[in-house]
Amino acid sequence: MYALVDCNNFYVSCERVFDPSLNGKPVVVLSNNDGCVISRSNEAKAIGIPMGKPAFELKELIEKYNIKVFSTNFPLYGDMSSRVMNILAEFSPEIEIYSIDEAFLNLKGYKYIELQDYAKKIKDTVYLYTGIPVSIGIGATKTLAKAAEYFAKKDSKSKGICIISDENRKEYLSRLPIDEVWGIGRQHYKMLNKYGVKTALDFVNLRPQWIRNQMTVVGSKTQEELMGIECFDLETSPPSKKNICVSRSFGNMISDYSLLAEAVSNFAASCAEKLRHQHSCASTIMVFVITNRFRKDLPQYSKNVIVNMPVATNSTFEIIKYALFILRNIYKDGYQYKKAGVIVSNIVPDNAVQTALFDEIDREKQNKVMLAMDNINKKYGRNTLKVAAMGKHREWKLKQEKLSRAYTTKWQDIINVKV
DNA sequence: TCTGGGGTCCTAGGACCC
DNA sequence: TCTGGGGTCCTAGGACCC
Repeated sequence: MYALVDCNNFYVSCERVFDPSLNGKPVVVLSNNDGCVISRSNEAKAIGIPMGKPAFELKELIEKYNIKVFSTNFPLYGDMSSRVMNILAEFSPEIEIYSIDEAFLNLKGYKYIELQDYAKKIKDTVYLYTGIPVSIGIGATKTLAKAAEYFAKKDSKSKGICIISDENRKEYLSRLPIDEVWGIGRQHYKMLNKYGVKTALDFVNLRPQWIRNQMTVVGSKTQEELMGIECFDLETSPPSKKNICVSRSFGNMISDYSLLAEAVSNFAASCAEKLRHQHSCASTIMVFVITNRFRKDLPQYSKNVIVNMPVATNSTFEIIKYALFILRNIYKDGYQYKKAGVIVSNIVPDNAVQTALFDEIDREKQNKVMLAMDNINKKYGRNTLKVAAMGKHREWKLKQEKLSRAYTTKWQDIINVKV
């Protein structure tokens, strides 16, 4: 059996841990640039605030119900996440960290009756040690665990834990809306709806060949998983990324080339860092720029260019160099840019890089410089040492007007408790 | 005024090989 | 009238996830 442990309203819960006055009140957390709602407390959901709604459209509701609003605080959420994951790892020899707020645990060998108690112990321990509430779904496959998690969250009488067994599986599937099934997205939902498929049980009862034809092998796997046949293994160590993308919308639009170049240099440097972190090199780089598509009154422009580099690299110097080369070619004067990004791909392990006959770079030396830079930045903080092209103005920075403190990752921000 | 960021997998079709 | 058989690699586009 697999358990899916999912943190409830994770970002909001992180904010509440350090500010208990938020308990019982409607709270939302916004995306970068204070753009859209990406996390809601139950009270905010009850008011009817939808996921992904732009914040400025909610101004009235926010005032009317005195909703507490936060900018996204990733250092805090990332740190709280790793605390939760460390605790979960104590409860199973095999864990897959599926996202910042979810993990699958392998619970092989437990009986149903023990599972209930064990899940409760997991839930209580995570709450006791971190203050984060979780829900737990348990099933014979990852898809069934996901389904169980839906009921753990939805049924108040489940108290945050739901186990789908062979005996009760059909009953649960008959109550699971088809669009809540893991792997069924908007398009397939529309298509299935047209054929009268409303629940997960309806889906399970479809002819396998029909599903294969309409939804490819992906749909077939989902069907089998819902029947209790395992198609997706636990991924205990995350595979290396095949693409790495760093992109941001700007707080204010940028028309000045030098500012845009600074931003792109920072994104490129971040890509290089991520490559080194997973011990990879990339040989393809793409840079894109785009104006504000919502501003119909302004001239629109978007462009991306891909360059294949002669030798796969993870050097900040080289990746910035190529990124700026592309930017010079795609930048056009007279536009107000809203977003830019860098994507590296064709990723290979750093110990399996195909060298080039006419390569003029002393790669051994370059690697040592990068290693030294990473070590300094690790010890003294991010961007303590950086490439000049990255600048220091950060005028392209994000809008974050409602940012909470970095309670767990910054000495100055540690919380004071008066007893 | 204001609208997020980062990924994966699968397939069809074209280009190519013998 | 009729025109082989068996492959690989790459890419764009669509679907999905958080």
